[in-house]
Amino acid sequence: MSISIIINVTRHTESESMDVKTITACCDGLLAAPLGEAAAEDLAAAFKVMADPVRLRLLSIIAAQGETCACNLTAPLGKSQPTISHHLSVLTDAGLLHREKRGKWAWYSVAPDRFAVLRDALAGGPEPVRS
Amino acid sequence: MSISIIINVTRHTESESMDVKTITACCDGLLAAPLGEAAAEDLAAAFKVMADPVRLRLLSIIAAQGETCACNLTAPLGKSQPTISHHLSVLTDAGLLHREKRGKWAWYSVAPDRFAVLRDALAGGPEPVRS
DNA sequence: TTGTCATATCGACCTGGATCAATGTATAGT
DNA sequence: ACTATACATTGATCCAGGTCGATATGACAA
Repeated sequence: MSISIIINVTRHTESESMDVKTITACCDGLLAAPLGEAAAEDLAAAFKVMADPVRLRLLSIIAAQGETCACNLTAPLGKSQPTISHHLSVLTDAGLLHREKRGKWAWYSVAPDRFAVLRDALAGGPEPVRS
Repeated sequence: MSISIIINVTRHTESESMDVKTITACCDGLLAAPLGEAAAEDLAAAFKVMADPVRLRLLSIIAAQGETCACNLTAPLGKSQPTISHHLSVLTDAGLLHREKRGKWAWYSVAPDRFAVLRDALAGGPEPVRS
């Protein structure tokens, strides 16, 4: 449990308006140093992706089942097909899911390394247990 | 960097409508097992607290400075006093900040252990690097 | 008490985004 | 060609919540 990963810490460079809103590292931990305005908005956008129960359930279901067809995701959440499709797009754009289209089906799988960026942001800063 | 903490994993019990929306653990990691509807909403609410650039900057500033007077937080963020007060209340209600009123001033400090709950949610699940 | 300062709360406005019906775009089968 | 299926996109509605001015509360000073 609680294994650290930390890959692809892309420290968002000059990339103007990065087209897709992929989640990237923005800082050395939320609690380590004051965030600038831009860094704060990047991080907030990343958390915003996680701040929806439907998206969290989609992630958890796909993670548990491995590569999953979108056709198996509409029913269990009790939402319409466009709504599920929308959330899957948000997660894919953020880099948290990988989409592969095969025939008329779309297969989704989780891209676990992206979560490290968020975990990193929550880490660092003053250690609470100073022995 | 990246120190794990994991205290107070209060696995939300039967507590009916827990009055304050304190962030509590809801599950063994987002990616470990499918989330139920209630667990997903709890986790989403927790992430929602983090999904605002002003709140992130408040957290990072207070973490960097240690205990901080609210009077020093209005100016640097360029927001009105009611707005800052609102965000400080959201963070305090979530258990991420601790408020102590001394005289007419309010002193805020971060409660780092609460972040472990969010870090936990991001952890677990299928390890991406299966050596 | 009266006044001032620090902060919280109220009320209202307004934007972002979740949602769905309808439609569009592929792909596969006949 | 036509039809059906799977998924994405469009457009519209609606609500949560960020924001601020105004006001309330509470603490200290004169």
